[in-house]
Amino acid sequence: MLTNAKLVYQPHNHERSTNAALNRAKDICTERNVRLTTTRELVLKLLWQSRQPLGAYQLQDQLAAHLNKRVAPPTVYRAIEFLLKMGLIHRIPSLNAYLGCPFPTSEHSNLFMICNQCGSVAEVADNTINGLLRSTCDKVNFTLQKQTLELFGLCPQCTDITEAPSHD
Amino acid sequence: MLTNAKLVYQPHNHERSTNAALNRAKDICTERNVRLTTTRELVLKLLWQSRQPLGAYQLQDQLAAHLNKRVAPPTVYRAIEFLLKMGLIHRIPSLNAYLGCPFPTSEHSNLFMICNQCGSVAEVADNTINGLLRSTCDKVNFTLQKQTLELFGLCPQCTDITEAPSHD
DNA sequence: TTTATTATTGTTATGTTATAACGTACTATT
DNA sequence: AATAGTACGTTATAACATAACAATAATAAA
Repeated sequence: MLTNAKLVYQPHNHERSTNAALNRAKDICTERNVRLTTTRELVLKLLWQSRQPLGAYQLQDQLAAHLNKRVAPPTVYRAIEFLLKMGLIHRIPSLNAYLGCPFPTSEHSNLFMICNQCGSVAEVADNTINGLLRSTCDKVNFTLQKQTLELFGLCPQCTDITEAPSHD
Repeated sequence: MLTNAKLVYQPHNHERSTNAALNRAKDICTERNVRLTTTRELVLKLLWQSRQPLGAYQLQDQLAAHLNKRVAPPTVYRAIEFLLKMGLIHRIPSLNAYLGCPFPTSEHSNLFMICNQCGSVAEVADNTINGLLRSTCDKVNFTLQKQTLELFGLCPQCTDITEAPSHD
């Protein structure tokens, strides 16, 4: 099982993991001969810096603030489209929001654990789950091409807070 | 494994299954002491009659046509909200669309097989999958509350058509 | 039955997310 | 420098969803 749950759910050097992700992204783009332009890189950075997924219009605001100029929606959506295509970010359909992918070059489950309380999202890739979904599809002759699995609930911290007895 | 795949993927009496679903809905609402009003019932019926999920504004158009009067978005969304709450329909987040639930009173996986070609959607409920997801959540101390699993690919028919050799 | 209460619907306006279309500027190669 | 291809700027609008308040209908209580 591949997951960034530990990282998401525990204190860590956020700037460091952000930088690591950005460097990885640069390498990937270089290797593929595509351009990680200023806008694209900044969008990716903003997504990594955030502890929750960001919507396109949140990105627009932050982008405008950083660039000190007006930024129109298509600019944001183009960067998003590029980053999605490169597998560097994910879209969470039920949130209409985007977040950095922690393992862009690995086999994916596209399985997200979304905290209803704090909004954190951890990603999991698991071959057992993938296998089971695939065999389920086989049973009904459905040809699986891609998937998005969204799990909603409470992250460990929010679980503890919620279930903790009141002080006495 | 509980699924309506057979029904979705094979020729069948669509009107009959629609009526069955509507009758079930009536029973459920009666039992719960809630009102399946004309609008609500019509929205449910329209969703069942359609072979693909419908968006809110498609429903608005069809509703207006059936009622011979202007229908505003809130009317549609209220009916949708009610039907969702009663578990009689589902929302497919990545399509922004809604569809009738084939087994409204059963334990759910909220697992949908969405055909990229013809737009059909089959639903599956499977305890093995639910169990595996739950245990995956347990591993990282995530408290699972609800889920949406969207599988994209090709339904049996579209798989056959796509993979069929060209005529010679 | 009349009144009070609640649930439902009507209506207008607006918020939010996403894309179409077309023109301009940048980048790399010749 | 000319050219081709890629990326970006700009305006407008499409598509999805909800807020707020008024009017009406159904139900329960007096």
